[in-house]
Amino acid sequence: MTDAQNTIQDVENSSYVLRQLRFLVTNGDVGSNGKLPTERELSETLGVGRRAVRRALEALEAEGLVWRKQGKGTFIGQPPDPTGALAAVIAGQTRASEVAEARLYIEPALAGLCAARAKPDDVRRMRVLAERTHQTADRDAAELWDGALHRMIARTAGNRVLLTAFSLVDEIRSSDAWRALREKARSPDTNDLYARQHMHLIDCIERGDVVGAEEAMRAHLNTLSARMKHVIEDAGTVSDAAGGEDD
Amino acid sequence: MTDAQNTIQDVENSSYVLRQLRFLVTNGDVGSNGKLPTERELSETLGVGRRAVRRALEALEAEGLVWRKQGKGTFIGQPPDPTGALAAVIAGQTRASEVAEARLYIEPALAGLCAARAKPDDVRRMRVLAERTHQTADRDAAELWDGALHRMIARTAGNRVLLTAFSLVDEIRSSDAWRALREKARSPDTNDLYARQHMHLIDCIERGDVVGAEEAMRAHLNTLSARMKHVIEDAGTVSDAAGGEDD
DNA sequence: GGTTGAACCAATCGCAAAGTGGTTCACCTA
DNA sequence: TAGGTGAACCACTTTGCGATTGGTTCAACC
Repeated sequence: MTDAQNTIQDVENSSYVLRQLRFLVTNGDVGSNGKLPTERELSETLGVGRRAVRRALEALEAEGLVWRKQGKGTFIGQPPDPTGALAAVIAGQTRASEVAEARLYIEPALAGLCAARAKPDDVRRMRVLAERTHQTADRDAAELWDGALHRMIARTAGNRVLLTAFSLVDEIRSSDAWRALREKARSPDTNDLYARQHMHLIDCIERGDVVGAEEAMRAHLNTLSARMKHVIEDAGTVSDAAGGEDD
Repeated sequence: MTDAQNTIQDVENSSYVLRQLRFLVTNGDVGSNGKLPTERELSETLGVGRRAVRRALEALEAEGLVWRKQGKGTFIGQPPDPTGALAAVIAGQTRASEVAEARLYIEPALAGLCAARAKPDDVRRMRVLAERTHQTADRDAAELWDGALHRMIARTAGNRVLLTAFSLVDEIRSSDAWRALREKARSPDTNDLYARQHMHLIDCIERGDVVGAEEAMRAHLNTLSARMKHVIEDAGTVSDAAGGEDD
């Protein structure tokens, strides 16, 4: 066996491990919390050294496919957003009206920054998300796509602090009590209005119209807020008569 | 011993415990983390029942002098703000320009809401804080008073979510790296300008002028931001050429 | 020179026991 | 009879320990 052949074998060994792990990550049966087998287990299962497993995992981590933490393990995807715990604390001290109010300041700010910074590819993806929100007949799916659109706008804005504030609101609104409230506010007759508002917002973002984007987002949120308030009044007392809101 | 005398004795016993604990809380030697002795320990030390100790602690808690948590203990003052941990995480992912930018959205919003909701007593206290900020010769003290003024405006705004966003910024800005940056931006020749800006802001709040308060806060922050940017350019490269800012 | 297995280190987790505040109850006293 | 007390019980938090898991280094081997 020559040096060249040995080098080839090493290279094939490395790519074998990487391929196997990539397959596991994208298709495998991992634990309910996304946990992969330990490095030592993978080393045994794949019949390679632990160092080889580590190298492959390092590559996958660099690609953002897994995250690892010493003492804890290796998991699929990205680490959970750290705002969850704080949101749980704040939620108990927050009324629906405060969340809607905060949203009215935070999301237009993010929309404006997004208009200043979005790239053509970003805008394309926003249009796809908006389209999916309004074309699906499944209400739960519509809500997921809508949430994804708002999150994308927030991320594209490129400000970590404001994104965190947005995430905080998002986490609070994802609680069961909030979900029930939003369930009540759903109505087929507002679908067209929301679709139009979304499109107008994305148009402003595409044009780089900061002020326009802020106002479009503000108008959209005010529509949601009015709708939600209406539902609460119809249904009688719930948690907060000035509550918000959903698309 | 008559009924009247017994009632007096009970009352004196209660006030004895309350007095002792109040003294301990305000002058005592408590642990480095502000932890008081346990209820059972205090009961023994003071020679009263645990129920009496609890009643006294309940009163002190209602006065905001202590906070208590089942399983954890009883501590001086108020519970720590829950944003500290999140701020530590976010700080590492945030540039100075993002913090300054976020501040430009969050603090005017809070100033506007504060203008809508402040009571005469609130305004009086803000004036006291502003006065102290600008009359002390001690720069560190000035910074503390200034911070207290901004925090009071944020609290008076009455929105828990936005207050949390503000606290997040506050925590990030209280880190050592940020403090060093602000140290460099201090200058005696801007003291009058900042004092005027503070007074104008508080005037708007007093009048209930929401838009005026927002614009006053925005102008103030822009002055700070420009000042800080200047310092960074003079000093050459630091962490972020577009950094912010301080009073 | 690169891989490997082994050894060691630092961080995390699970668990049981201990500790701490929260609540209830029976008893005692005036 | 009302209020205080000690005891018991409950729910939550902390602590300490052993086991586990990723992070790093090193010597041996090919």
